[in-house]
Amino acid sequence: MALTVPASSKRVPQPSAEWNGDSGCLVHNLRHKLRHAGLRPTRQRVGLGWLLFARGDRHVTAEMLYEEANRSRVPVSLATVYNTLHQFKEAGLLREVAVDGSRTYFDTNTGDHHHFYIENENQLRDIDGAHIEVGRLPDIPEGMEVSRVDVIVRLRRKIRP
Amino acid sequence: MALTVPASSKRVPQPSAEWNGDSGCLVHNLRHKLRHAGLRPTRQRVGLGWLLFARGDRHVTAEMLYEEANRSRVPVSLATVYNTLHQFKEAGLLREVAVDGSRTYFDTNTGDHHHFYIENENQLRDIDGAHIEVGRLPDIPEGMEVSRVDVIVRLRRKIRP
DNA sequence: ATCATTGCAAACGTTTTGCATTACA
DNA sequence: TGTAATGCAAAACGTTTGCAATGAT
Repeated sequence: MALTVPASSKRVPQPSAEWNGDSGCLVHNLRHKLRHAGLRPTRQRVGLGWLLFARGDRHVTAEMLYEEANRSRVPVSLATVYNTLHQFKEAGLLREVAVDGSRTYFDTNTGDHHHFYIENENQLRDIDGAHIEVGRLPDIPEGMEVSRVDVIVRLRRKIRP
Repeated sequence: MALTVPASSKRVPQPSAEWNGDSGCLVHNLRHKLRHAGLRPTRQRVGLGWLLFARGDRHVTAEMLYEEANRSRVPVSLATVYNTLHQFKEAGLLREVAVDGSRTYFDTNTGDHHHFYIENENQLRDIDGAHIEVGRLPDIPEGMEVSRVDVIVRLRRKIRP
């Protein structure tokens, strides 16, 4: 801690205008959700949850969230960002999306939906589950069951618009 | 070179029974394909191509192919395996498949098809394009065009068979 | 006070790169 | 022979881990 926050004496409650950990119902819900998932609502988890869930559906990588946290004066280490993203995923608050072998994206939308992936821009966009339809599935191998069906519509910019 | 092959004097043509670079029509086709793609049919590229294309559809990672090459007495470095896989991909001989954030898979099947992905076993299996059907696509964003649609059916082993 | 959580730095596995050596055409 | 391709080792990259310090309950 004390990354960008001035080190102070002892137990000084956050006076910051950025996020005080207890101002809105979103934060209340989040703290509740975290407790329910067996996760202590610590400063870092609430801070990251606030960044993730307060502004609609998002697709973030660990690095992106880490930088955003730094900008937003949410003191957190990169290792904790990774840990937290995975804990949130286990808790069902996030979905992991694999579109590109190099980075891992996390999606705050955990509902029924799929993805556009803009190639060369590394950008993800949601496709509502109702706007796409996977007809006929193939036979599932013996002893297996479907965990999930992911559809990724890869897009590229048209050569001449 | 000379990784597992005994170092010899000069310009000894391969006496090996494993792959002599000019024995079958598959190799002929491959050499032709490579030339057509602007890739010199070097020993390593032909050797790797032979491993990749001579035994039906395959899903390999760089590491897997590297180890297989070593076992098959195709002397090649890991860096060259990576380079070659990407060159083959550019040439349209392979397709890159992103299912898991950590490793990159390459698929020798470049036709119309999708994939089963067996979670926890890191195993890929083809689904023929005719056995799956993506009905209704969503509206494509302005100025964009579809490069490809990937469907990944994630499977897990049933709890009780 | 206790124990989960955090931060740091170092380890990790995969992939890429720089450059001298090799080999195809 | 000239130039592309290769091998090696080292760097880069995203991610995970071990352990001492911290903080929530």
